[in-house]
Amino acid sequence: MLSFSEENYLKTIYHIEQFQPDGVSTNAIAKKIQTKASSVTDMLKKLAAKQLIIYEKYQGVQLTKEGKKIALKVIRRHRLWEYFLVKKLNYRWDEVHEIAEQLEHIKSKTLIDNLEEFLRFPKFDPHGDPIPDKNGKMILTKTISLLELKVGQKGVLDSLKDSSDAFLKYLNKKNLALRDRIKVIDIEPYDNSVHIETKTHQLLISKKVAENLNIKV
Amino acid sequence: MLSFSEENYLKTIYHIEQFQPDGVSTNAIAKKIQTKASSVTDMLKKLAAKQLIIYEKYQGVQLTKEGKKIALKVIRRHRLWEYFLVKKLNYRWDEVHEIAEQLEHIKSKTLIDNLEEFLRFPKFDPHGDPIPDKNGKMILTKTISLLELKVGQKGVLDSLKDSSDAFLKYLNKKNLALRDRIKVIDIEPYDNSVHIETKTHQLLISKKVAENLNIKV
DNA sequence: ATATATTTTTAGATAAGACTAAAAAAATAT
DNA sequence: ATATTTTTTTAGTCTTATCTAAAAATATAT
Ligand SMILES: [Mn+2]
Ligand SMILES: [Mn+2]
Ligand SMILES: [Mn+2]
Ligand SMILES: [Mn+2]
Repeated sequence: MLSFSEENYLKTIYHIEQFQPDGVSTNAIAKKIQTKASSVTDMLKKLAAKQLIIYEKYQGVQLTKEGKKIALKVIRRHRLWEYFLVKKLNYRWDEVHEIAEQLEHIKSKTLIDNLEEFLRFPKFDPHGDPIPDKNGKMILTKTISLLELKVGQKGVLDSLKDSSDAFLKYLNKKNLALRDRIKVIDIEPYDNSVHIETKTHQLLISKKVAENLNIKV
Repeated sequence: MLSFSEENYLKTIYHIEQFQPDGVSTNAIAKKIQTKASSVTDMLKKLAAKQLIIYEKYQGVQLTKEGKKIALKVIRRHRLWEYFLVKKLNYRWDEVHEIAEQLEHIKSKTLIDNLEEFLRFPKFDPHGDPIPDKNGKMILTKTISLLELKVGQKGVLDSLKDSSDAFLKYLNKKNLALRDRIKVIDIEPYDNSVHIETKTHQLLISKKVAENLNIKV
């Protein structure tokens, strides 16, 4: 049985691996998990001893098949609980992450499958991220960043690159939600800001924000 | 913020205090929490330093007002989660305790009140135990053990003195459930076993079992 | 009242997971 | 090619929650 901490490391390595497929660095993990590099090194040794990652000094790490399986289990639990909190307990999407961070570590052979059934097998969490099924399979949607759209092009807001509460609150304020249809009205070449239009309103968006919006075209 | 372990100690002390109002012994705690007496002593010092218990060497402990408040919070969380597991995820009453032992430690200002509302403010958990409200208030039902009933007397199975999974499974097997109307047919003076009748069947019950059935007359 | 048994506490050790400071390795810049 | 900077690891410390073994206090029995 893995500890909370071990599960968090595996999950974090999985997330970073999506962008850094050939070797996740100690520092990258430390930054995401909000700890010191030396603490990360200690844990990497432990996970390597358990054959959950491949670790060679100074070389960065990769999840083994078993490590990836556990990471996906934790992510599955996290996203199903987030869905529960939003759909059943009426939380907003910017309120659930921290609670799910705790709930994702509850240990039970049956709990998460029963929860999934109760929720009627949702395929996406409140932030548009796919929920892995019992076997770790999930729906991967092809998206591009809003920054890559040309003037006049349309698309649908599918998910987010940054799901921090701060960014979610920003989107609340600007009245932007998942599945909103977005059209690019204009792009300012000086600072790459984007002028967009939704069904209900027009909006000016900075490069930084545009970068974090995943669009299905 | 208290640790899992501290919360468990407070909850356990509260439970024992119901039967031992003037001082809970180190050994009693150790037995319930499945740990060594020396470990208990260490924790008692810590809880006393935090003013959650009154502790004097060799004298046993009592919860302070604040300690009791926290204990009731943990019990509230435990019982609401148990209710959720049975009513929403279709668990049996003998399957939920261990999962609730984990869920009861999830920290959030709002979670448990939202869960309570979602469940429509249940007043009793699946084992007949009262669920404390936001302020720690709960419905206390006057019951006596089945052992105290006379031949011919009737009553309703209200709750259990022992809610271990083993005992719950025994009751499943014998087709005895909460709120069953029970009549005492005969009492065997030799071993204090009790012959009872419910709406559907008759049953012979040992002294030990009878002792653990709380009856509302 | 005294011996014996039981309970509780103390002392010292261990494991997990974090930290700081310093050393070693790797990456980058001149 | 060498110096400098950055990254990573090591060594040693700390905290929390355990444990065992031994000492001290209390309870029980004769
Ligand atoms: Mn999240
Ligand atoms: Mn999410
Ligand atoms: Mn329980
Ligand atoms: Mn219960």
